[in-house]
Amino acid sequence: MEQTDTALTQMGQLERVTLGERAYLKLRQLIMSGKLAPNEKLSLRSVAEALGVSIMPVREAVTRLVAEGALSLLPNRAISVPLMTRAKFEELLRIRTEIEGFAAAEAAVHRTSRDLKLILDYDKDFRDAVGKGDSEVDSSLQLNKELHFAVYEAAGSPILVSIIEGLWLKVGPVINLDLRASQRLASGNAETHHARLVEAIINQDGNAARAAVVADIRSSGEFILGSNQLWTNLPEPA
Amino acid sequence: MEQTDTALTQMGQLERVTLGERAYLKLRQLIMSGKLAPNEKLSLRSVAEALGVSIMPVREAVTRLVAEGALSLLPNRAISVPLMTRAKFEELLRIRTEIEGFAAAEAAVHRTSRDLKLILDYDKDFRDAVGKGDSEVDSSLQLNKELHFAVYEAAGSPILVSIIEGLWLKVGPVINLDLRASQRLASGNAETHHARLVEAIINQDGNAARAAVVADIRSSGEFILGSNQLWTNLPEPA
DNA sequence: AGTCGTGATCTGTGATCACATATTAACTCA
DNA sequence: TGAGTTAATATGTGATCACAGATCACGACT
Repeated sequence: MEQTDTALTQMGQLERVTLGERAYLKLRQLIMSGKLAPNEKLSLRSVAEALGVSIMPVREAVTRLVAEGALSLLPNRAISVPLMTRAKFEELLRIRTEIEGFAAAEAAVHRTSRDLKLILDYDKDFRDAVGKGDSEVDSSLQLNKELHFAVYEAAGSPILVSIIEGLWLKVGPVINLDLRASQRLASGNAETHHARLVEAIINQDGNAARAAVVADIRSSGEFILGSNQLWTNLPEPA
Repeated sequence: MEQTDTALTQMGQLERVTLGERAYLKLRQLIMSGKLAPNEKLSLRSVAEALGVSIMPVREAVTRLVAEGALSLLPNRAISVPLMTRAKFEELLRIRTEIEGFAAAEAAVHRTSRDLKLILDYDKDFRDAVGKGDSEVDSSLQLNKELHFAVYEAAGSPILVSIIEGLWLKVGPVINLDLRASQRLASGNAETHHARLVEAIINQDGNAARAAVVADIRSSGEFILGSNQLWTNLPEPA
C-alpha cells in the first residue's frame, strides 16, 4: 500500500460536491447575508424549482439548516427564517462575546505570520470598502465577516470556527438586515475596534485581542438593539 | 381569536415526532454512549432495516449527524464514526473547558431554586450509582452526563446547551468507550469535582463553579489521554 | 355581515425506483 | 502462488410517486 511520493499521491482527491451540499451553501449564504428576511417562508418545491433541481437536495439542505437553527420548521409544516426576539438576540450577544473573545485570544497567541498577513489584508480591504461609502455596504459587511473569520481561523481550531459560524448564521439575518440600512453609524466604531484587534494580534496579546473583539461585538449589538424596535414585540406579521 | 380559558386552550399541542427525528435521536444516543465504536462503518440500508423503516428517515438523521461532526462521510461513500486523534481530543478539551466553564459560571449566577434541586438530585443519584461499583458503570456515566447538563441548563441559555451537546457528541464515543473499561479510576476524582461544583452553585459563586467544571473536564481528559494509546497512531484498522 | 363547512391546492414526510461509482469476489493467465 | 481483470454486489445520491394534513378561497346558511 505504501507508495513513493509520485504525482499521483499528491494529486489530491477531486472534490465531490453533491447537489445537496451546493443547495446548503447557497441557502446558507442567503440567510447569513440577510437576503432572506426573518419570518420569510419558503417551500421545498419552490426552492427546488428556483435552483433547478428536484426537492431531494433541498430537503437535505433544509434539514441541516433547521438542525443548526438557521431555519425554523413551524408545527404547521412551514419552513421559515426564524424571527429574532430581543431576549434571544441578547443571549446570542453574551455567547458570542465569550466564544469569539476566546477565539480571538487564542488566535493572538497561536497566529502564524501567514495568518497575520491575511488579517492585515482583510483589514485594509475593509477600511477601503467603508471609505467608499454607502455604495459598498454589501461588500463591507462581507469583508467585516471575512476579517473576523480570518482571525478566528488563526486560532487553529476548526471546531471552534464551526461553532462561531453557527452563531453568525443565527444572528446573520438581523445584523445584515439592520446594518445595511445605515452602515455608517456602526462602521466608525468597527474601524476603531478592528484597529485595536489587529494591533493585539500583531503583539500576540491575547487579552487585548479578546477585549477588542468583545467591544466590537457589543458595539454593533447595542447599535442594533437601539435602532431596531421591530422584533421587540413581533409575534405575528400583518 | 381570544378565548376563555377552557380545557381546549390548555390541552397543548400533541407533539409530532417524525421518523427522521426518532432515527436521529436513536443514532445520536448510540454514538454518544459509545455503543458505536470509532471507525465503525454503517450503511443507510442496514440501519434502515435495523430500525424497520425505509432509508429516507435514516438519510435525514445521518445528514444531520454528519453536519454536526458526529458521523463522518468518507470520500468513498462510506459512513463511519470518526476516529479521534490525540490532537483533536486536546482541541476539544480546550474548547470544552472554556465553554462548559462559562456555562457553569452562568448557571451558578442565574440558577433558580428549582434548578438547584434538580442538580442536587442528580448529584446524589450519581454518587449512589458510583457507590454500587462496576455493575452500574453505564448508568453512572449516564448520570454524570445528566448532572452536567442539569447545570448547563440552569444557565438559561438553550443555544449554549445545544453547543455543548455538539461537543459531547463529538467526544462521546472515546470518553465512554474508555471510561467504561475502568470507571473507578476516574470516578473518585469526579465525585470530588462534582462536590465542589455543587457547592459553588449553592453559593452562586460563578468563578468557583467554572473552576470546578474545568477541573472535572481536565481530570477525565487527562485520564483518557494517559490510558488510551489507541488513537494516537491509528490511521487504518486491521 | 359573520360563521361554518367544503372542496381544491399546497405542504412536508416517507417509500420506491434509477443510476453512477466503490467494493468485493471470482477467475484467468502467468 | 500471485498479479491483473472481470463480474457481481452494495453504496450514497438524486428523482419521482404517494399520502396525510394544513391552508386558502369560495359559497351556503343563520
